[in-house]
Amino acid sequence: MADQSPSGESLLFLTDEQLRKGIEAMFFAYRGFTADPDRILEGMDYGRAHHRAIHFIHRSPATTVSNLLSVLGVTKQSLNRVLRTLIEDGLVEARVGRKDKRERHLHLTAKGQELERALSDAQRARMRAAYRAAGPQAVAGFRTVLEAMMDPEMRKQYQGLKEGGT
Amino acid sequence: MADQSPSGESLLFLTDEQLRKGIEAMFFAYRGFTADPDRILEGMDYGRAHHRAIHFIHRSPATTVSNLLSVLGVTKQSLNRVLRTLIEDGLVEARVGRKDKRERHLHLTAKGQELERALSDAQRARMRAAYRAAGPQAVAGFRTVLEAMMDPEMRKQYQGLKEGGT
DNA sequence: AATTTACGTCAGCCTTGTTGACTTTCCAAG
DNA sequence: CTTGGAAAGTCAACAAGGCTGACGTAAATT
Repeated sequence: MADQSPSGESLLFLTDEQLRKGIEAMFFAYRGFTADPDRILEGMDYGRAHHRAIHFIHRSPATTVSNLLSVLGVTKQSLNRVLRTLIEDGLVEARVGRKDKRERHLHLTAKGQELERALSDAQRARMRAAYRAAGPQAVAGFRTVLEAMMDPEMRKQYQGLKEGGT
Repeated sequence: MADQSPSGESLLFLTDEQLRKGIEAMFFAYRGFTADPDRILEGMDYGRAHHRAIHFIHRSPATTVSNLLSVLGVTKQSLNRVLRTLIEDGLVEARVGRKDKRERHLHLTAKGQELERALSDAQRARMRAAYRAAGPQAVAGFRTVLEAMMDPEMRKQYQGLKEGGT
């Protein structure tokens, strides 16, 4: 599945020029990708870091600080700064673990869900437009290439979040 | 071309769940995308901002500061800080324009080309591996979706750089 | 009882972005 | 030839969000 060498000409998609185009596509697309949430967040006291925290708490409720740490790939101190303001502002709730009381299980409050909604609505709108314009086949390819581009550990995070529960 | 509504089920790729997967794929993949150059740059006095400047000077030699400014989407002051160190360190040369002497035309020195080579080799290696694993069709879809995701202005930059010369 | 784990926090630093104000150079239009 | 404005550079101050190092505390584990 990964190694069919058909003729020789179909390897043209591996030229340096094609790779460079892909690199720049990533650069410019990522700017678009973050533009809408950034616009919403500017003015509030929050930034991209808060968005990321909110996103992953939303998608994995009751996640622990450690979990979040490894998903986001930042230091405890960096995350803590963000998390503290979100908790103080009443967007996130940190519940002491029942089984292991050292752990903090993170949840979005109603207010937190509200902001999450606004942010992800904006981001999804752009994504949806792009998906629709490109079509299902292109989308499948898009996901395939991105997944292949991840570090193995990140790929585990990405896939694991699919059905991974608590 | 953009609006063929076949049955109803093929719209499943536009569900919120699919969009969320795409969003997270972008997040995790972008980390991988920047990981290798970042590793090279750490230890040197340079960062991602220097990499970006070097990349676009390499691909559009003799570009002006203004051009670079609009491609990178940062302020003059931000870019200038980066550019100054690159010039001081002899990686970039700023030639006064012949026609318009206010302009500075930017070029990589031999030393600059060397670093550019190291950085883009690393980044291309990952890209190539991902492309090869995914196959040409997936790559086409990848590029299509990314392009659709860009802001119109960025898309112009992206496409314009294809054949756009001096 | 000792150690490890999970979390929080203080302090300080770096990169890279921002705004605002100002200067120099120089093209082009009056 | 003068002047307006564009292009470029620079200084200062600030903020977000990374980082390291050191330390503290509570709870689980050994």
